[in-house]
Amino acid sequence: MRPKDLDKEKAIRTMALQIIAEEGLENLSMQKLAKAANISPRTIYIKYENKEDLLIKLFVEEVLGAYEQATLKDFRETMDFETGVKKIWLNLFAYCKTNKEAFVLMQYGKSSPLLNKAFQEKNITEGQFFAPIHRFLKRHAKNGTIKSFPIAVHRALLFSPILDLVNEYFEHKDRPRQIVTEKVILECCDMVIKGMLL
Amino acid sequence: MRPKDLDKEKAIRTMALQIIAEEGLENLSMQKLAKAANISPRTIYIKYENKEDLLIKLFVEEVLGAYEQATLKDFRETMDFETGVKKIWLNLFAYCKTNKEAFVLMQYGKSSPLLNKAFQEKNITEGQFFAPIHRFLKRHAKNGTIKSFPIAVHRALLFSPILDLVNEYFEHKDRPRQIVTEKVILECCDMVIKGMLL
DNA sequence: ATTTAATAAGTATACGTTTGTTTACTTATG
DNA sequence: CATAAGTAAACAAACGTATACTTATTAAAT
Repeated sequence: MRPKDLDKEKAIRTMALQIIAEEGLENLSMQKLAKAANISPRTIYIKYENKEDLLIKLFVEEVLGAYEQATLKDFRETMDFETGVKKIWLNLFAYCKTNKEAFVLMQYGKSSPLLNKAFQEKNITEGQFFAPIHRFLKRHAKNGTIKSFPIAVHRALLFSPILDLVNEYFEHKDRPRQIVTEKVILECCDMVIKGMLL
Repeated sequence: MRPKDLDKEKAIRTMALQIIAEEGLENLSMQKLAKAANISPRTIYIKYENKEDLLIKLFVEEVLGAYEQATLKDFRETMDFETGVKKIWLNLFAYCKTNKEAFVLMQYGKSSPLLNKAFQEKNITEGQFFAPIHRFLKRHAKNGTIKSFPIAVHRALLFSPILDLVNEYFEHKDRPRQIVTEKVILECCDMVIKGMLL
């Protein structure tokens, strides 16, 4: 039996992410992907059931996991509030800067109905994506370090600004001056922390 | 000469926004739109050059303007920082709550390459979308009420949390309990303001 | 006051492409 | 040589858009 060519599997994933990052999710077609990965369309269907299956697996297996791991690098849920939040912000910034494809697909996960559904399900059934951060927030709310809120509210306050800043970073990437530097990130992080501390 | 049927023009815009809000931008096709609006596909092309033209006009003329107007209702750039920010947050929440279609299309404006381009151009060439807010922020930075930053950074800190909360509001709309209430919005707004004030 | 001519609005349908996916076949390896 | 991996080509369906025709209205001509 002929063995699977792992390079081809890899090429499918790499090119799919690249096309999404460069041309948008709406401009990714199976035939375009096959051509970009230098394979026959049929080959994609050996590994993936259909386009939806490809996108969801790409999102959940390829991006969500790596994204989570990068975010939590050297993060301990026992950290004090300021240290923990700063660690997360800097991790996110460092990872996204060098992994635009992952960042872009994560952003699509919020708006695209298909990926959103996948994200919700993954989040509910496994209930452990970013679990350390959830416990970190719960503990600090209990301790009285910060005000108690549903996790989604904490997430909006803590993460939406840094993700917006990363987006701004990419929009300024090919402009003369970059306005989103690590210094700016840290100053913004300080403000968010200051606002949340009781 | 046969006069234009304004009801049909209206139906095109209404149904387009509805389809985008309910099924996503990627699921809007010209033929589906024509069927939904109960007209012939050709009729869309009387008013709009092509699909891109339709989407951009829908975004810029129909949504951006109304969205801006709603956000700035009773807002004065001479307001003190806390009053001004709270006014904007409450305006945004009230408007989005009852105009999901506009909110959804605004969100697509950030990720969809096509709409993003339109937004950038509109923002640069006209340079006046949300101009009162920009002047409001500039003044308070000059006064020393808040730290001075590029406008994009202020925007990330001030607006991304409220938009994320609105998103969360819609995700909880058909669940047993709504976690994003006006009370929560105001408490979050307080935290953001507290963080930004010097 | 009625008819008519001109014309843009509108419809039904079909065009050529591109879409996601499949069929029929070939290739490489245990 | 059995078999799954892989290819080239083609499938029906859906896409954005154009064609050929009909309809409703206005303004000029009767």
